[in-house]
Amino acid sequence: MSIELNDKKRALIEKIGIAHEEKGFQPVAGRILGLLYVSPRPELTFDEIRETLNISKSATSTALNLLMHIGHIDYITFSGDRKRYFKLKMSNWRELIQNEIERVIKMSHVLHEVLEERTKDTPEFNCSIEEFASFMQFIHKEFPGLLQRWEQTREQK
Amino acid sequence: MSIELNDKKRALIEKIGIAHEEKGFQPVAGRILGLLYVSPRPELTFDEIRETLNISKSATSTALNLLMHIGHIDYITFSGDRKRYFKLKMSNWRELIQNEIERVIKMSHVLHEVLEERTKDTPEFNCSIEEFASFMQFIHKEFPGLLQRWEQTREQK
DNA sequence: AATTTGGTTCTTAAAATTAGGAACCAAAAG
DNA sequence: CTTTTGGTTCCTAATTTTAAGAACCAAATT
Repeated sequence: MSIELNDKKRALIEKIGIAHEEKGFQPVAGRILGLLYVSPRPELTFDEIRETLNISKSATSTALNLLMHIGHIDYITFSGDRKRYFKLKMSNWRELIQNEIERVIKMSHVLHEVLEERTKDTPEFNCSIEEFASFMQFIHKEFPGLLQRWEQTREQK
Repeated sequence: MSIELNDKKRALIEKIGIAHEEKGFQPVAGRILGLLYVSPRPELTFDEIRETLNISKSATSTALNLLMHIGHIDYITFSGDRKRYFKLKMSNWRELIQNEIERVIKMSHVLHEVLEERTKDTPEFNCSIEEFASFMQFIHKEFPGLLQRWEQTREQK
């Protein structure tokens, strides 16, 4: 019932896990993402995940629900089979990146609040803050175009 | 010796602090950044930081060194004054964003490793991963141009 | 109706992080 | 050469995070 993985894949799971821990995910959640990336079958059941990663039911359940909540994973079902088959919402990657962009724009709003509160006696410093905020907004505005241009580079092939 | 701050500024410090905690900074480090953003004087001494935020010397020392290590802050000195005056490396924001971009490219490399390891029997899934990785690389490549275009929108004014 | 399956939820133990206190230290001042 | 200043470092307590175990539950199976 546990998924067979070679050493390289096991190592990749940990690597992906750590990359996600750095973003604030709990270790188990990161590893589940890693597993779903390298798994031969992209859809795995609760128990396949649990046994392959050697984690408890509770840890599995909590992490899966978290990952579903933030839209990183999904599940499919088959009629006549009670199990849920969890999978990465990979087709979703545009949205995931968009979320990152939204975080950037939030920071730019905070910086604008800072600027309103700041003394005007430090023009150079204030200017740097304003530039930083402005560039963040620029990224946000340019993102759709960037995506389009990327799509064009792909069509040509 | 402690810096006087109104409620709005205190609130902004916490907001900025939390935003940085989400990125994995420890709370004290995040608050120090917040303080340096809103402080009337942009350069503060160890003790001004310590007293304004009501934190211990050890916490202050550790967090300041961390923030210097990762290039978020800096300090200046004045001859005849032993104190260091810590400040945001605000002029540095291009580098800070560049670092984020580097993290993105690292993830794209990991995804390429994943693709090499993956079975070819899941073409659709693999294709999504490849797209994701490809777009990350595209962002990395386009970043300098994006920065330039932003700079142009500024010059015109 | 009893059991199995596919999970969820609650409580708790262990581990990791955070930050305080106190001792410490080097350079400057007295 | 003693004291003060501006920190650093070590140790520890408190808090937070993580994940396990066990009890639980609803739907499906026997």
